[in-house]
Amino acid sequence: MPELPEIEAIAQTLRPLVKRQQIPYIHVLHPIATKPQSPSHLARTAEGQRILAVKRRGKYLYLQLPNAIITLHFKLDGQLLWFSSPANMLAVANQPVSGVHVDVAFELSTGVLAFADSRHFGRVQAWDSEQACPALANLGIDALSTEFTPALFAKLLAASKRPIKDFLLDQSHVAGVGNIYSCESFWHAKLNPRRRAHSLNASESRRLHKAIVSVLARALECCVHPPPDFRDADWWFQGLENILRVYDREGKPCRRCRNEIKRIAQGGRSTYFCAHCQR
DNA sequence: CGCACATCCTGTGTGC
DNA sequence: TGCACACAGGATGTGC
Repeated sequence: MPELPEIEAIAQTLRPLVKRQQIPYIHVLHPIATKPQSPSHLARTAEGQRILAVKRRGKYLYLQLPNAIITLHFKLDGQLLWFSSPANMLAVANQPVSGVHVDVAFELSTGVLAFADSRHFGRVQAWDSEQACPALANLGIDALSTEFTPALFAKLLAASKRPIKDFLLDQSHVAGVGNIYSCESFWHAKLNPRRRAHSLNASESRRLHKAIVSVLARALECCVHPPPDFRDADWWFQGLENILRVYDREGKPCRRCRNEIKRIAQGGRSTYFCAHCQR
């Protein structure tokens, strides 16, 4: 489910929990989570290695090891959980009643870090380096990085003829913005999501850049207050619905002009917008 | 190359 | 209450 702010909050919370720790053993309870890699490739690469850093780029979270990285992608439903011991993890993992679908678990000296995903869309994979991971290599500029400037954004927009919604969801231009926060950004910038990227003038592209940055920053604030509690199997970010202005409001009045919010399909995803004040 | 579409899975909410 | 159906915050591969 998460987009950039949620992943960033997870990274910040995870950092002190795992940094400098060794990984004695990795459990792959659902081999689908490493596909198309084999579970043994993940285990061979990471077991016995030390976690030097927890990093994030776009919606990817990854663990930096001395000579490799472990990427975690949460897709729609992935989440991290923390267990006090392997026995504790195995006792609740994948029991019909508990409903906790642990796909992969990293044993550490202070506890067990688990990647859980009921739908099994998420992936935990091992690579020799960032460059060796195709998904990371193809990622565009991170939306929260200082290099994501209005000037660079204008240049990227000018090079694309696609609707701005499709453009923003394509992670090879700007990385980290997903369906929800793209809709929110267009609403704040008063731009119709069907507009072609190269049709935005200088002031419109500045408006959209500012909207993206502020929407993500606001969501991140919300995601770290309070921060995630990986020990609670049912944890998830609270209060995010309250900051949304247009997402999932089909048929309801626009919070700016009271006209009805529309839902249309773009690139196979739902787009919510106000056709009256977003032009 | 750009683009539309199907696909990977399971859970939840809605309407009948 | 039971059931069918739509839909889900993502990325990738396919065919045109």
